Amino acid sequence: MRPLYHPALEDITVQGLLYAMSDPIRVRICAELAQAEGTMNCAAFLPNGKTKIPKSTLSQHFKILREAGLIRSERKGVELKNSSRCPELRKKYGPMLTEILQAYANEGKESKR
Amino acid sequence: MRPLYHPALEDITVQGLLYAMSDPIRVRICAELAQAEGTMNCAAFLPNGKTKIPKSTLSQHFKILREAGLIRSERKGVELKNSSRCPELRKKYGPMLTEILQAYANEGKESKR
DNA sequence: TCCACTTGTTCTATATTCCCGAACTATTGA
DNA sequence: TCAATAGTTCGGGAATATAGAACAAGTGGA
Repeated sequence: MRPLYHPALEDITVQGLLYAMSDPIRVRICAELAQAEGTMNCAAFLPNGKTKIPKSTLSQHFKILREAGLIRSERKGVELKNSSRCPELRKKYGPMLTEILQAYANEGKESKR
Repeated sequence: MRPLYHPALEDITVQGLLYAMSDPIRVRICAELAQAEGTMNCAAFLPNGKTKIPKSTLSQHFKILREAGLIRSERKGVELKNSSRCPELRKKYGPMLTEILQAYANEGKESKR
């Protein structure tokens, strides 16, 4: 198993961030982690009732989020502790990420009405 | 030639917007149009010196931007008048788009240093 | 120590999407 | 009517995404 790559703050690109966030599964992961204020393992997103996402697919999504710079993952025994890099990113990009997550959140609310 | 489809403001999704903006060519188009305050035809992006983009590719990019809701295109004789929908989008999403375009613009500046 | 179990990654095949040249449509102006 | 211009559509090869299967690595109990 190769080590987990995390880009330095200055190597993160807007393009990478937006691409990573242009997928509903990834943005959900991103939003949950940003709210969590702590860490979550990957499997936490698997048995979410409604959507059965194969774990190989999930693994890819986490990799994309990680390499885009949106999340940080540390191996802790057999599992992965994922945390949001949004606080760092806010220093570089200001309220951009917050606005995007907010927009997604509002959209979710509307569709439930 | 089928008519140009433009989503209504309420049918525009964050996912569609972010996907459309996760491509360097499209975001450049988007940024130029947003700044232009007027309209531009597609061909204006073709002979931009450095990058030679085939027009079939450009046509696809404009279509994606249009169907994501980022731009509006009207046939005017043989050409297309493209304009930014950012003002409308700001009403729906607040400063999100502005923040994203700003972030791209800053990135451009940094890379030139 | 051995082994079953859990979490996540890698491999591989299929499916989907993207890119770009070529052919095409539609409009204008000579 | 015909050539020129601006975009679109089509088709095939390249790149990407998805998901099942095999694998790797750590944990804990017998």
